[in-house]
Amino acid sequence: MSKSALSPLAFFKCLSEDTRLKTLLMLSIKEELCVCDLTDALQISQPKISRHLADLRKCGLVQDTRRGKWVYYRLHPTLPNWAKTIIDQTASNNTDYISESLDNLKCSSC
Amino acid sequence: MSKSALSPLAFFKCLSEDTRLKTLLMLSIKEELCVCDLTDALQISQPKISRHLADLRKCGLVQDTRRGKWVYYRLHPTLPNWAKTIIDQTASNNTDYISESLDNLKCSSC
DNA sequence: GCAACACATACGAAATTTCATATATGATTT
DNA sequence: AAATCATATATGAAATTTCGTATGTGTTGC
Repeated sequence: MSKSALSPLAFFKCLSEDTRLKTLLMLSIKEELCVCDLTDALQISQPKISRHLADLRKCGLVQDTRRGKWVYYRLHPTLPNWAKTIIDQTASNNTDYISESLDNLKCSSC
Repeated sequence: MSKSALSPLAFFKCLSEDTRLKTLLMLSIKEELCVCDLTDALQISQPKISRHLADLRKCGLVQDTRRGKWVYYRLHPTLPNWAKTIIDQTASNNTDYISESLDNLKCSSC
């Protein structure tokens, strides 16, 4: 059974919205973040980040893991290389775009 | 006077629509295409491609040059390296996505 | 069990994007 | 200069996306 391949169009649609893009770029740097980390970092409501995380999950860009009450997200380990590379390159070449969000992170685990 | 830098969000919004994405990927391979090449390749109306080309121009992703009756488009020579790299990598890793459009190209100049 | 916490989803309204159609502009040919 | 060709833009309607608010689900601790 083959998983449906990630289309470049679907991929870029995920990157075309501020919350989703910042989330992916932060995950490229931080490995793993829970939902409450993201509400802090991005200063947005919990339903808002949850809906965008659902979009990213449906496209296969992120993986979620529940540990106790918390759900942790990371870039999906089976992301195609070209997609992973794009996220990493964008993060390292646009540090200004996410620096404020990273500053807002107060989690000790990351 | 500094040109306004290309924000990653504006960049990915340009890549998040089928016509614009295919246009950019083809330009990564073909160097230069005129508007009528693109209507042939993508099988779409002239106003439709023109509107999307206007979007790409406004974001600074493409450069237009008039030669006689025709207007030729290419990736903008001053595109940031990270952006140029992303377009190239996407094109070379998703040949299926644009192969049909490339087949439709009947211009001898490209 | 029940209250509290972390997160997900449903719903309708508002904002944004896209498109078809009509029209305008700029260059060439006769 | 009038007709034609290639391309651009305007306009309003339709489709899609986003968001706030309310509510549902799963987990922990008492």
